[in-house]
Amino acid sequence: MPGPIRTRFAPSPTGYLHIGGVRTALFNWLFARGRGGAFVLRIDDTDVERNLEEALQPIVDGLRWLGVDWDEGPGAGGDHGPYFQSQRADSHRAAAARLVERGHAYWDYATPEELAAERETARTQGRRFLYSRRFRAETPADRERFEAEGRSGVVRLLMPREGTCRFTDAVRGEVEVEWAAEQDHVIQRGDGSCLYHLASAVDDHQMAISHVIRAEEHLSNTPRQIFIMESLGYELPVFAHLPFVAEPGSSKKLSKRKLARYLQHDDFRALAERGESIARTAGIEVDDTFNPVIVDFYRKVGFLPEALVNYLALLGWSLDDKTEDFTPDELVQSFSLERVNRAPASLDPQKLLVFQGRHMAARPVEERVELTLPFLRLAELVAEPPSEAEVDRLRRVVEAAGDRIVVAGDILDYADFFLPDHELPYDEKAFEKRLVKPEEAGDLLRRFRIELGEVEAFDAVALERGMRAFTEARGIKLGQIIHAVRVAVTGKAVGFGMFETLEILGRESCLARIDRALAELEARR
RNA sequence: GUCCCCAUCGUCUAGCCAGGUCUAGGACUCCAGCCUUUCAAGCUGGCAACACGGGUUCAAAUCCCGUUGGGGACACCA
Repeated sequence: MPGPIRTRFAPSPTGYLHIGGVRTALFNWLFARGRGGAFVLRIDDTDVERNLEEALQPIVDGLRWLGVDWDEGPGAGGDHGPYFQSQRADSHRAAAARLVERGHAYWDYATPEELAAERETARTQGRRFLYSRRFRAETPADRERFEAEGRSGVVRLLMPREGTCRFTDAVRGEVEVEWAAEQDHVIQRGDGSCLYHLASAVDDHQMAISHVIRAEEHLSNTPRQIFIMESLGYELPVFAHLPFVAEPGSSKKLSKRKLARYLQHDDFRALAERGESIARTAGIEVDDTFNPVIVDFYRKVGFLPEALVNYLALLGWSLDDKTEDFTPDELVQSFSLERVNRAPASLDPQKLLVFQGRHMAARPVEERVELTLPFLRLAELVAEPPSEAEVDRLRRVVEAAGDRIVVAGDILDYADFFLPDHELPYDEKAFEKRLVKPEEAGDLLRRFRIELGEVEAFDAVALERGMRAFTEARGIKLGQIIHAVRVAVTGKAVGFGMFETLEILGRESCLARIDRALAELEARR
């Protein structure tokens, strides 16, 4: 298999980039990049595609976002174009004609009804259907005769009916299929347009693809493509069939019905809901492609592309028994087809989140600020453009939040730091439990508020010292005051360290918020 | 239905090709404990798998056969 390494990803323009599809693209890309080869993006569209532009955009955007860049294809040019299958129809037809000429394919004039009848007979007799070739035109005269009968012809492959097709798959090893298991597939329709298997074989050859790395669903299609390629005198590429990404559902079009089924998985639903919650507060549009099977979902809620890439690479591939963290560069260096798994792998949202968390935690604070800021802007929690003070506060919040911010959109969990004091919402349960129910809460909070107004340095260290002195003087436990203060200044029962919270908020906000909480408490009693 | 592919903890996987070092290793989840002002994190410990049945062999997760289960392909879809 001489010649330079060239791989390709050939999606249909469906309007979205599927997680399984992107894994296939990624493996092709990793393989090419690791071996100094080229990665080609070919669009397997058809003439009938409407709004090609619109259907292609999410795919292009998704790949770019992930850093899976292509050397040839839409937007990149290349010497092997055009890169849209619909524009290669002439080549396909020429190949079909050549196949007929060489006796590897034939014109056939059976009607759909006649074919259906043969299929039915085979089925009732419990045997495998193989077309009888009854309406095969062996000569131009035959064609004329059939056409005179008003029949229209298609071109079919003249598949061997004996012998075995053997090939070596780079991930599955030796594969054997009886030739007789293969149908005389149609390669050219009655209207002259060509079908996928022919088009794919021709395009792969003309684009000098050296390794066809694709999903397992194509394994059974390989013999017929080998037949086409060999009949045309093409050199065979190396085939590598990747195991399925066993996400809920198949690679087929996503339907509402299926989405509902995916969401029966607790982890899946949890991820989807987390994303929806982020989208809701950020005012991001949520349509039916906004779900964790679609790459765009991850971009929108603030995943790091390299985290997704890292996780996806490990879905069906591993380097050894322990290495899990890879940068894209490291993946390029270590990836090999030999270590691709044969069994299907399913997407584990929780583990994905763990990878995301690790990659996020590794980013310096400044970068995390930049990643999270857009969500604050979308949610209109900061001015446009954000003031220096706002960015500074964000920096402190990001630092304090630490690994609590897993995806960038998680910053919205801390919206209360950016809300005007008088708009702070209270978590009802927390307010009830920490302020209303404990009888002494109001009184303690009032007294603590006075100390807070007088504390000299409003920083975490001094504040902690102050509060401890406060509790010791009264012989109470820290827990008796701290929870009340937390609810008063953040509205919530949970958050990060109390004293850093107070410091970030600053004296003015803290006092205002405590006053407001006290007033609210008064009103309820 | 026919053909093809696949099968290690709940999940992702290492080990399988070159059988012994595997009372099967790692990671995620889960559980318990520690830490602790809440949450998250962290630390310690724990539960948990070679689908089943035969065979080959001194020895099988590893090799062979069968069974079962899962997936895919069998279109004038891609």
